[in-house]
Amino acid sequence: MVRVRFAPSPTGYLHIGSVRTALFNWLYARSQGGVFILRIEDTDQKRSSDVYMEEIIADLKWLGLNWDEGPFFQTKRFDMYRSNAQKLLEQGLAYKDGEAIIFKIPDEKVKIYDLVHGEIEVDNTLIDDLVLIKSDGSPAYNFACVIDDIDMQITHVIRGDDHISNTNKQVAVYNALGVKPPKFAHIPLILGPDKAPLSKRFGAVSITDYRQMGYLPQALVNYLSLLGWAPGDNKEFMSVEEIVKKFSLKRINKTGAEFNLDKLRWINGEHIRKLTSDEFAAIGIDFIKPDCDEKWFKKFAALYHPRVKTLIEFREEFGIFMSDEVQYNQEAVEKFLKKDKVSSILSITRERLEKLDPFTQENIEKSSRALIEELKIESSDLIHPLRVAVTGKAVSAGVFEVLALLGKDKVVTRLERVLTQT
RNA sequence: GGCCCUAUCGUCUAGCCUGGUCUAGGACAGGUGGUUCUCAGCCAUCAGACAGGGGUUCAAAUCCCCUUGGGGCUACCA
Repeated sequence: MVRVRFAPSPTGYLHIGSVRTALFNWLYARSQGGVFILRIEDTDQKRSSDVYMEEIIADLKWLGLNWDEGPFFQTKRFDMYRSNAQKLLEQGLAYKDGEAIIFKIPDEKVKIYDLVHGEIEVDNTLIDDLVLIKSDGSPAYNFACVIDDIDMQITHVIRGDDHISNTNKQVAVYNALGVKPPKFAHIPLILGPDKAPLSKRFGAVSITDYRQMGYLPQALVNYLSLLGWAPGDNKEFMSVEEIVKKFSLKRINKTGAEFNLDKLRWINGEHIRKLTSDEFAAIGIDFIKPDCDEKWFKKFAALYHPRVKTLIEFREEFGIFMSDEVQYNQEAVEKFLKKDKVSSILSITRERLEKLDPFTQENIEKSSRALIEELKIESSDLIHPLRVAVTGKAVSAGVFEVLALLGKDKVVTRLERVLTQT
């Protein structure tokens, strides 16, 4: 039975790098029918905080990385660390230095086997002895980690590359304790645009931030799964179930991967489009918390469902529909409104639209097309200025649909305002 | 400094283990053309990489060595 764990320290928000580690552990557990354990490594009581801990838990839940056991807290397990250290002390494998207990790492060359990197050979004569228990009685990381992994019967330790050089120390502790070490898989780090590991960067963006930026959890999971792993079949847009099905430690690669927002955005758009219109509307309501008629909102959602890539973009479009003050994009105004015949065209359009009843997409289009014929102009001569006048932007969904959804009052008011200002 | 990890398009990657099928494949981003009005989408199309040098071999992106670049560890942080 595969047993893996994710062991964050609540000394900061969950960032992309640690989430990816959690994800790979979770994927491995789920793909193997194993157990995923959550362990909170809160031994650094000065830097740990409940606020971070709660957010970590909330983020994991939001992403759908559900755990089977835990959360366990290291601060509640100090007795176990101390008694194990005491045992090593009695066996002469560790020694005291003041109040601290130090493990004597045997002078020997050791080979560790890593599922991602293969065999790694290290010379333990080169490294210092290892603190097991600090002077204040709390356990040091490399010891608490080993004791917990033994106690929780962890079979595979999947963690970041940066722990490779801890592995030989930890293996030495396993040996002293007479316990067979688990298998190790060290996964590559995620890098920022400056190629520095995200986990070490000050101000690394947290998962909560991505949530607020309008990314879907399944999109984040999908994108993150592609950093340091590939299914090998050229298929990148996948559901979480597909990823679980295809995941294998064997296909994890060794090099750090740069986090690329463009691709996340693309994959998020794909996941948004995969949603049914009801699902999308529900997510939109949850994200925007709109103060408007639900039926209307559903129509609006259906209109923008195919063309937004993040929920923030969706919310911006919503703002354009709802607000009384239209924000005019200067470039769009210059290009489409500051032209010779524009104000006369818009003025006639306004009159015609005002008389339309009912104010439906069909009627709007029919009337506009007729006007285009009448004035002997290109359809774009009317459509583009109309769009800019009403939405403030050169880009929107189909202009007739937009008008119908906005409603006659708003359309006419906005046209009038533009006409008096130019 | 010492030790360890690592190196394919701008980015994520396939291929590397088991050398020939690789004039190196896909995706994102970018360019161009097409598509009811823009955008998105879709379709077509273009551009773009085996870090460098030695070896091994009939044959190397693939195996070995060196150099260079990047990263990690070297805490009574985790």
